[in-house]
Amino acid sequence: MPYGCAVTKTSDARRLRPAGLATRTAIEDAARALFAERGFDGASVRAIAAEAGVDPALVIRHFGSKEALFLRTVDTSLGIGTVLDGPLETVGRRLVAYFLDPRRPVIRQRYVALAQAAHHDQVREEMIRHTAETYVAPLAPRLPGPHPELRVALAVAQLGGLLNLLFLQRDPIVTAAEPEVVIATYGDAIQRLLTPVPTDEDA
Amino acid sequence: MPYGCAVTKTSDARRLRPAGLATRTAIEDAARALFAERGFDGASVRAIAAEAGVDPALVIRHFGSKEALFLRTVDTSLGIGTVLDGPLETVGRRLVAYFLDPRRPVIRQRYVALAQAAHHDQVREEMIRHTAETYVAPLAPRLPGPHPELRVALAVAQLGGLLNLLFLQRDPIVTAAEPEVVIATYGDAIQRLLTPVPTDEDA
DNA sequence: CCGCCGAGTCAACATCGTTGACCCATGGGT
DNA sequence: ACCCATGGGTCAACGATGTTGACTCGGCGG
Repeated sequence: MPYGCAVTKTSDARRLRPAGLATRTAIEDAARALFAERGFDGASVRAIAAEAGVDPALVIRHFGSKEALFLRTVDTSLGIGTVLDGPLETVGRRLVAYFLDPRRPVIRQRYVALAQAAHHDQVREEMIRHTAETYVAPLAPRLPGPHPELRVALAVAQLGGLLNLLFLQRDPIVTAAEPEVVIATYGDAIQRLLTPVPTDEDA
Repeated sequence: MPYGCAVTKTSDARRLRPAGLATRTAIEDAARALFAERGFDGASVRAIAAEAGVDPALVIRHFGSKEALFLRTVDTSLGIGTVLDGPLETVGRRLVAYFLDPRRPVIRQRYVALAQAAHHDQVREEMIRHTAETYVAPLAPRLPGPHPELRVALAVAQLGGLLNLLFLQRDPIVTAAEPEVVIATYGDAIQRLLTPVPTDEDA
């Protein structure tokens, strides 16, 4: 059988849903799995196609490019979800604790994949958009003091720095440290960016 | 002239120095220029070789790999130099001010190239080594309080987060902000990680 | 019954980092 | 004087990458 729609001819999924959706989701599932497992660069289009049992060209045909497939597949939010909803005074520690939680190994995978893909323009723009939507928009209006948007952006930068050192660089000092100390120290540093404590200098 | 050592046969540089050193430095110069201009991924071995007027295979033959060439070529220190030498109480602001200085566009280029190359193992290890040597070693012994090494590592993480948002992500909020505000806000946040000010909680 | 269209496949392209075979000039040993 | 080992250098090729164009089916509306 050199051509044509191979084996899944009588598949029920093909009959019920609009044609091609089954393979589309198969590609998406394979992409999600391989991007998480091997990162953006490590997961080749050909490997994703093979995992989905599909021709590599079809992947591009459906999604336009590897970058677009990545954007449609990987959740850039890192599942922050409801962490920001609690009291403003402890959000710094809560954020660090969330990312340090060993029960969430997926976060590490997603961040590595995201960082590898970050120098593609569309991914970069999506990250900026995501930062604005997920962090700045809900947090900035609640902040006291001047330059609230800037301070949220800087807090996000600081958070990203920790993830960078922890997940990409895998710095031995931070990795070996007790999580509670990191949460307290770094969380408070972020916290002071959001709700600064008055010092003598401010008088 | 299909083979042999082409045109530079009578070049004095070839005669004076050990053979091959002239082309070696030519490759290094081309690599420095192209890595800075186009980043690690953007600068291909072939382009570097062409810029140096040399066969691509020779580049690998001399340096082993593109990664090794990068490590021997690009200064990973970002020229921190004497910034850490001044008084400990203002080192946070000084660090931020150093990286924000528009008179140092090279820093941006080097950081982008470094970040792109960071997921190669040797480069990653070099960055860890460099952090330990340039930041932790000179700074940690001067810090008061507990966990000095960890706190320096976290300060480096925080600094990296700013560079990330600024140079890679090119976040519009931070980019548009007045440098003095960023220096003061973020610099003080780093400062509090290094020389924390006592709060009520610590009583 | 015809033609169209979307799903799918195949082969190919350009580019990448890297490798092996080869060449040539030089220099030291005999 | 010869020889050959050595090392700088070139060339062609390998395998892998993302992506594209030509092609072929099956099913559907006219």
